Amino acid sequence: MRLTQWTDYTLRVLMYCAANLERVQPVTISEIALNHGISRSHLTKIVQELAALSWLETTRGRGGGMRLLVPANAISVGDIVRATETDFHMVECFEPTQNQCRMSSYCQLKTVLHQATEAYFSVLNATTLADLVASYPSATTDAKFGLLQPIPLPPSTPAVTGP
Amino acid sequence: MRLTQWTDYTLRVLMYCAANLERVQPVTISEIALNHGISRSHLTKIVQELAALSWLETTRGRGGGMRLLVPANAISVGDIVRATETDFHMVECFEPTQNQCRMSSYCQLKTVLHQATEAYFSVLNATTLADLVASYPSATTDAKFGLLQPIPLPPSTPAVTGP
DNA sequence: AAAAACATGAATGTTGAATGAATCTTATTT
DNA sequence: AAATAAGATTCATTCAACATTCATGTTTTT
Repeated sequence: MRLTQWTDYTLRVLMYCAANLERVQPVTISEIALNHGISRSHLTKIVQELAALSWLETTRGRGGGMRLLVPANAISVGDIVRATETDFHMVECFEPTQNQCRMSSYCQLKTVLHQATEAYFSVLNATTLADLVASYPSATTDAKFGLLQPIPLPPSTPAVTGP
Repeated sequence: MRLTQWTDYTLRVLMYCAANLERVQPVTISEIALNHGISRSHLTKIVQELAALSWLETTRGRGGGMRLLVPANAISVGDIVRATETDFHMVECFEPTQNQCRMSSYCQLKTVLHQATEAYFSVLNATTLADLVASYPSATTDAKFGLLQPIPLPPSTPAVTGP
């Protein structure tokens, strides 16, 4: 049982934005890509999804980038995970259309798994984006994750090919 | 976020066995395969895993089959899911060896997802195999899922090719 | 010997996630 | 106007995990 990398990256983008609210220059895709070693194209799609959800606002052109549109304490981790994961169909009988299981009328499995999933989300719902980044090293005027040398790079970081 | 079909089928096998404890003839792989429309070969591997876990005992040869080795109220759904799913690595930073995320020292994400997963399992741990099959139609002397015509087949069930 | 059952491993199929490349559009700066 | 920096879009490809099937065993009972 895993979440997709897509969800992982989505969380990182939002956290990155939330941690850099005070910055004048908006956060760019390339910047996050560089910081996390993710490809631009891939991140682009994630940023687009977030823009479509109206959680981010993007602006093109020089000086452009992205900005959080909603207060960081108004988005819960549950909201994010629900938006990015395609489904939570634990077993066949979760999808009535495809359910072939002939025990489903009797058995309690679906109920239990539903309750468990709810319990999972009730934890995630209780934590907001703001909580996630609350304990970040404070550097209020500078970028918390600076523009190109934000956090000391680990020794063996593969060099990202620049222009 | 899904469980694998493997887990689904594992649960069904155990439930099937638990629901047929009183039977003299042990439950066979073919019988379950027929009832659920799963291939024998596939089910075989699942039964094997369960035998390796000492939850089932299998006997070969004519009149053979499988039998639950443990009381149905001694196995929780959590036990089963834990045994069949390969991992619960929600995001990259769950695997310290592969973690490249440079925020992981600050961020609270891992903690939250761990707690959520625990909450998920605490629900599953509270339900046993016995609970799952408790409300099955009672037919104590006959097989609850009879040998070849156990539950009325839905109208359009594709005929299983028999000998 | 035949039949009924489980055992094992190899080979193949399927699916969806992940990635990468190329190109287009928009906006700013010079 | 040209160059540049940004996001937007499309398409194809790769890859891994899961799922399935096939072929061939071994064991036990009748």
